[in-house]
Amino acid sequence: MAETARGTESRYGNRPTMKDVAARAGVGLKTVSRVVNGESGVTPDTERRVQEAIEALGFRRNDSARVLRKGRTASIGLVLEDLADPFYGPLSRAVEEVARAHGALLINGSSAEDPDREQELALALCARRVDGLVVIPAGDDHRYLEPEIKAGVATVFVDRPAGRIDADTVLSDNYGGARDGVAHLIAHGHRRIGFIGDQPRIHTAAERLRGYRAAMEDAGLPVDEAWESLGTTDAQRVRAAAEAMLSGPAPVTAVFAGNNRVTVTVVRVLAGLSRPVALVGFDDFELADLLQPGVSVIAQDAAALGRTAAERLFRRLDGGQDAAPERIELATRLITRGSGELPPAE
Amino acid sequence: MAETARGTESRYGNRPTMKDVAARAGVGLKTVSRVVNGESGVTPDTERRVQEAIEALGFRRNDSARVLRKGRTASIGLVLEDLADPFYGPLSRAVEEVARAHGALLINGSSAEDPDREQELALALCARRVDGLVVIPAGDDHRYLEPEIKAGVATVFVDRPAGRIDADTVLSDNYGGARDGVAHLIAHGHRRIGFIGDQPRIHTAAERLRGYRAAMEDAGLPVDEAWESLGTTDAQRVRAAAEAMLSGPAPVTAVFAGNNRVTVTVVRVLAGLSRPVALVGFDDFELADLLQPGVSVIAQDAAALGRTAAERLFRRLDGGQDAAPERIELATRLITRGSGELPPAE
DNA sequence: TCCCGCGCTGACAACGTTGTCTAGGCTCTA
DNA sequence: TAGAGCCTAGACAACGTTGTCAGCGCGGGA
Repeated sequence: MAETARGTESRYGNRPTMKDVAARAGVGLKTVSRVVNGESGVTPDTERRVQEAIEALGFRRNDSARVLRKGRTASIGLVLEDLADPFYGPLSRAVEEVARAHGALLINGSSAEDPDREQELALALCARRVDGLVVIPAGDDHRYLEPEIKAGVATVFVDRPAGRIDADTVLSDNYGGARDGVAHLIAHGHRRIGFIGDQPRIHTAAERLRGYRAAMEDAGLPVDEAWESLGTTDAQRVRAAAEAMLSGPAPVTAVFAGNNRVTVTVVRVLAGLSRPVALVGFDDFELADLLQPGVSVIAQDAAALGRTAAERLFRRLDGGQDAAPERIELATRLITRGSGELPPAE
Repeated sequence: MAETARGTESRYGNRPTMKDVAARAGVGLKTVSRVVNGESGVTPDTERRVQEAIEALGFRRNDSARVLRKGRTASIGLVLEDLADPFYGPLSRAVEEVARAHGALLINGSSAEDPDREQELALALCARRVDGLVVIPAGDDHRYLEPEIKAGVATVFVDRPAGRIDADTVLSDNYGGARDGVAHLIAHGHRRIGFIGDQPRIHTAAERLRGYRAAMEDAGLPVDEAWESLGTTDAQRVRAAAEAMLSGPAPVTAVFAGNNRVTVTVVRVLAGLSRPVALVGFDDFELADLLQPGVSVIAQDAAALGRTAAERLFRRLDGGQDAAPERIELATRLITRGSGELPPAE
């Protein structure tokens, strides 16, 4: 009843299937399947009839059903922290390009730095039966992924290592990069250097702090507790942290910023100061060269991280399921633009 | 034969199914389904047995099969130009957030500004039977999506309108924004103003050019053909275009930049000049306030674009399939930071 | 002429899940 | 205590596709 006036061939959610195409073309179901998939063994005449029926009905193969039958989904999942973060854009794009080259689609989601949300997202992707997973961890316990990995979901962790499981990992040399950056400041005469970073539970933040301390220790410099500030990277906290270490009787003369969000806020704080303060930031960012002075940075290649991880993933999918987990570390590089070369202003 | 030494319960790609769980728990298939979906009508004792079997086997529901049976995939597709572009990051994230609020996942892909790739991507998403599609068009003919839309794929176009079909669209006021920006320059005394924009086949570029011309005409100013330059937004071309209009006997004294990529390159060119040249750019970008002078911009709210589009999409999915296509236009706003307020230097 | 083989085609089962329907055991009431 | 009704549970079909296999018609070799 309540038949609406819609055409009979295009009721919402009632798409034509191969069965419909077969009926219209007067052929068998399997023949349609063969035509759709470009398989051989179909007479040109039959093929033409099927093609016409496909056109006429607006048929499009249902890949959900195909996936169910074939077992592989030709899609991979990406769990990252925040798609809107300029660091993850290129990374995500690089993963997408590799996926595309392998004929796979990319499904992604943001964890918003929340371990529960990361887990929820990763497992939802597994339920969709993605062939593989690229994860930028928010949490530090990934045992929940063990059954999935065992079941064949190729999984690669990027930017931060997996927690409590052994898995493929692609990282930047956070420790070495930070050490180099701080050493650079020391080489320009600084003795009192501040470090402002992300929350210590985040691996990259911890590693960069370790690099900072190593550089200080290598130079035989003491580290005042007041010079180290780790926490969220929202502007308010970073601003307060910067202002604190830049005031008092023995303020820092240089700052090492733990990531691009921190750097940007620190630049703003320094812009309001009358005396010059040296700065090196972890992560490069657009326009860093146009600021005055240009901001010296430890650059990591986000696209390379993504590309390397995705390639590793597909290598595993293309027959290397049994390879031992690998840990790949990419080098960082110091880019000097002026801010890191300022001498200490006493 | 060739039985490998893997455990029997975890052969690759041989995940446990509800049938396995049912067998292990000694219950029927449907009972497992009920437990997994939290349906009522299962004794606590039975439920416990099923849960134990699920845990023991590491079972996870296969959403592919579920989708096939239920008809809805709880996922939407996003086709954009480039995930790595800082303008699309927040847009993408906003779409994701709305999708998440509706329990849907986001599948996305970049068209790289190639119409063929856009089509390929959009149709691949339709084959996956996404419930809806958010498209940032690269091409100007979207008739290929007509059968899909008719079949119930809720589709919303963002940032640029659909070509040759009638569909929901969410746009910024590109024409008005550009007109305001150029009028701002005129109000500060400029007479010779250059426009550098994206390729004219891209709707936003054409609209912004139209706004530029309107502002000039409103002020009774002539437009020299040499002041208008449209084309790709790679640094090389933009640099050449800027240098051309800034030289010669009657160089422009101000530039209106058609999007954020153009603006950045123009800023670099102007930084190498001795005389001040006024600049207003379309699109806000990070650190625009920290440059010297700060860059005045026409800001559009990328997140609002994405959010509005996604909300429109879900409203359509939640019962409004038959609503007439709507065109929503979001206002832009002028942010003055200095570069747009420079007087003409003759 | 007969038989074999090959090229094309379609019937059928299976992928893993959910909706429908029915069976069986229990409680409650008259 | 019998019958009605409810609650739990399972059998079965269906979603749309692909892999397997068997059948049919035709040509060529013995």
